[in-house]
Amino acid sequence: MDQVFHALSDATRRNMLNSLAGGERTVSQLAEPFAMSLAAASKHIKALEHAGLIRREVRGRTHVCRLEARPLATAYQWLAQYSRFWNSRLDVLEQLLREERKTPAARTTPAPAKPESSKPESPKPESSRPTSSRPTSSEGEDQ
Amino acid sequence: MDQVFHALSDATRRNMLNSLAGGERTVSQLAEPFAMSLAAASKHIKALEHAGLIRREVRGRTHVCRLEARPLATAYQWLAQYSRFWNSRLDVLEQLLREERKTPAARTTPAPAKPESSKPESPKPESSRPTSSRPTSSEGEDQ
DNA sequence: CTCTAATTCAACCATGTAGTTGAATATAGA
DNA sequence: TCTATATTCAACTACATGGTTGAATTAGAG
Repeated sequence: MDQVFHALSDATRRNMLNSLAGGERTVSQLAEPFAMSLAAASKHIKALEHAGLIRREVRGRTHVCRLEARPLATAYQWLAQYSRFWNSRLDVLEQLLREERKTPAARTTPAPAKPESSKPESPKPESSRPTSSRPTSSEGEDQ
Repeated sequence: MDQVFHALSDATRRNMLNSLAGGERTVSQLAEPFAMSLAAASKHIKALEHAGLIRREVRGRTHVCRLEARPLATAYQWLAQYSRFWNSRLDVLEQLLREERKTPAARTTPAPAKPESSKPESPKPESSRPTSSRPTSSEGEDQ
């Protein structure tokens, strides 16, 4: 897990994964978009491999890499633990409730000039589905 | 994003987030489970803060930390890009198909697969629903 | 005001990371 | 066989990380 998140913490490596999502790539193909030596790219690839995120097949003199997504699923599931903190619009409300528990009185008076007046709808916190928000561009560069 | 994944790449910090999922924690409370100096724990906390994963409120002489989940959602969504590689039982089949496309003949003969387009492209975001992800225990240790 | 608790700061050390360059290895192809 | 291509290896530099210790800062409490 450490290895996986560490591998993901570098934009070069994330871009390489993006590239691999489009199919198999050789080392030089993976390295081509980046302004660095092949040796440097090779190290990045090794980091990805070490994290179990890619698999390498040596075909003659070229090394063909392919995405190995399972560790990403593990990371994804780890993050899903926290989905209740963002995937209902209740995050703010939940916060309020947490404070409420410590301060049982008050809060009954309307319009307390507080931020948000969100409707407490469908209290289904679970499901861990990615929020309807946009798929984070993912185009070309990776912010 | 670099910061977020980097913050997540350390088990100490992941455990701290786990702790924060249970509510607000002071610096010493966060540090307590770990066999390291307070100064070291403080640095970890600063890393989490720098990644935007926690918010700190100074209450008197204690610093109270709370989880800030939005960046986790971003990371989650980034990973969701790749869900198509694991969240159908088709991952293996998909794999086979990819090879099939290059080897229109029979899969029985060891054919010389040709590499495909060399331009890195981004994956299709697709549905990005978690397979059946259960919130990975979250008990005590973090594998 | 003084003592103590909560936390950071500064300096330091060992190790890891990301990059470089140049040489080594191995294979495809003329 | 000779040569060009694909890739790694080794050595080196610069800087980040994760940890230490001891002193500094700030605020609650007597």
